[in-house]
Amino acid sequence: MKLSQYFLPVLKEAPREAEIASHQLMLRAGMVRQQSAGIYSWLPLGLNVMRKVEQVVREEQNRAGAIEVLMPTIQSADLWRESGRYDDYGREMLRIQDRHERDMLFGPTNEEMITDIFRAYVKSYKNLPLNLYHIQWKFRDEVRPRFGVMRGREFLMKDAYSFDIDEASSRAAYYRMFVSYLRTFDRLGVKAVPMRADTGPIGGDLSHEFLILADTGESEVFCHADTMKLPVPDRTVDYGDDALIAGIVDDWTRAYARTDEMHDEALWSAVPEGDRVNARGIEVGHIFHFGTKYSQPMGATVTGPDGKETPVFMGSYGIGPSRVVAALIEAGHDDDGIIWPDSVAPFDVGLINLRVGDQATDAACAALYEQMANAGLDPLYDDTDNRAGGKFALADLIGLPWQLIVGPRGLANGEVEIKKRASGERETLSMEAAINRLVAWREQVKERFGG
RNA sequence: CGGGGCAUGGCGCAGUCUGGUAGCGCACCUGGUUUGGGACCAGGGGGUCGCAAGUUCGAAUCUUGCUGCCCCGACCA
Repeated sequence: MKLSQYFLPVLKEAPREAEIASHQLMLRAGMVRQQSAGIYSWLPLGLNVMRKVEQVVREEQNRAGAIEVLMPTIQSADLWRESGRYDDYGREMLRIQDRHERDMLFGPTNEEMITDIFRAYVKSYKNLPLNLYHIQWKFRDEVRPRFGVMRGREFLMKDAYSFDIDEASSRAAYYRMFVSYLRTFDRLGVKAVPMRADTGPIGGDLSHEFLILADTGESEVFCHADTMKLPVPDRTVDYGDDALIAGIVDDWTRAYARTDEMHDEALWSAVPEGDRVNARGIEVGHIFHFGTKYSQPMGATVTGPDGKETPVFMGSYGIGPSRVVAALIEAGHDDDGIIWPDSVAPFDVGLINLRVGDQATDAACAALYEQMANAGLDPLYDDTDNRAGGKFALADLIGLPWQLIVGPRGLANGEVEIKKRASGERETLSMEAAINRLVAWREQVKERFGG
């Protein structure tokens, strides 16, 4: 992409309403625009990152055996009356009426709707296990939206729903999602720690939150240092092996790890002092096992091998890609701007032409741009006639992993400069060596984080 | 939902106390000189000061009501 043809409305100063780093940087980098309290438009750069986050989530859901569908944002109140949640959900649910004065709502979640789909088609245990998910906008009319897209009223959520014939296989489904979340956040380049959690209005008896540790997190977390050091299973993990998956979950849940709402001082004091990690975290994922809470009232039953009809056992599993984008920034930025994880950076490299209009420099940049594209790299070419300082500042702000800096001075020796955004390291080398370096990096990223 | 605060051009702000021609920086447009970490000179465009009512000869400024937004707390992907 050429910057001169892109839409990247950056701001030199952060709007006053933005308090935390991620919110300020998302506004400064032209990623989002607030339209109303807790409601945002996603501009090209922000959308680019969110799509990449979505894609990682999607790939890991698919790998774990979940199947993608797409349910609507607008739901009928009748479904929610069946589960009893129409009255329970309270003012967080945005209620609307259509022209026929039918009660509708903007979905805050989809347990009722997916249960309705399930009961309409699935009648036999032979079709289980089943896990359906979608990635769709949700609306929760938060009392106090804040921190930009971190806690918006409208937000994108991946929500998966598992259906099983009995408690044991339902737990196995829960564990598969647990492991899939470990892999998902690992690929997103962050450490997200699973913690015992409250089940809240979703209900149920087993629940974990996944939290990215960051100073501006909204939850206080308490966990054993060992939990931070556990290895994340690689892409070859066999989701068909229930014992293996349960073993991984066992490893990850053995040590103490809870948020403040589930915190237990007695258990905590048993953790050796040197191993206690007390930090703040951002909730980016939440999984629930709730058995027959919805299937029972809504009549979602299947016939078992014994010929008896039983309510199906369910769980639900959420990740908020829009919030993840903000959380990644909270976890990765410095005074100059954002530092994206390699796996979701909006572009691989910023190609910086220091002297637009200079024939040799323009020609070198054009050649590099083409070579990168041919090599499967995704560059953002700053071909504007801004001055060098402005271009460097922009590149640092939007946080691309690499900057490839091309100017007449280096070009006189046939050289360009390459800078790693995260470390600030720079190196001067030939054009060919620079491209090779980037291609090698790309391969590494694929190997480490790729699908 | 309780408490606090803000609203003046795209962004950041001054002006409000003490009523009298709406201003500054950045950004934007034109011309010129520049060009390796946010250039300089000259010229230019853009705001019925959140909305409504009131007080007044006169309101960004005073009064009342409303709306929007932000922050702190209790709740949530």
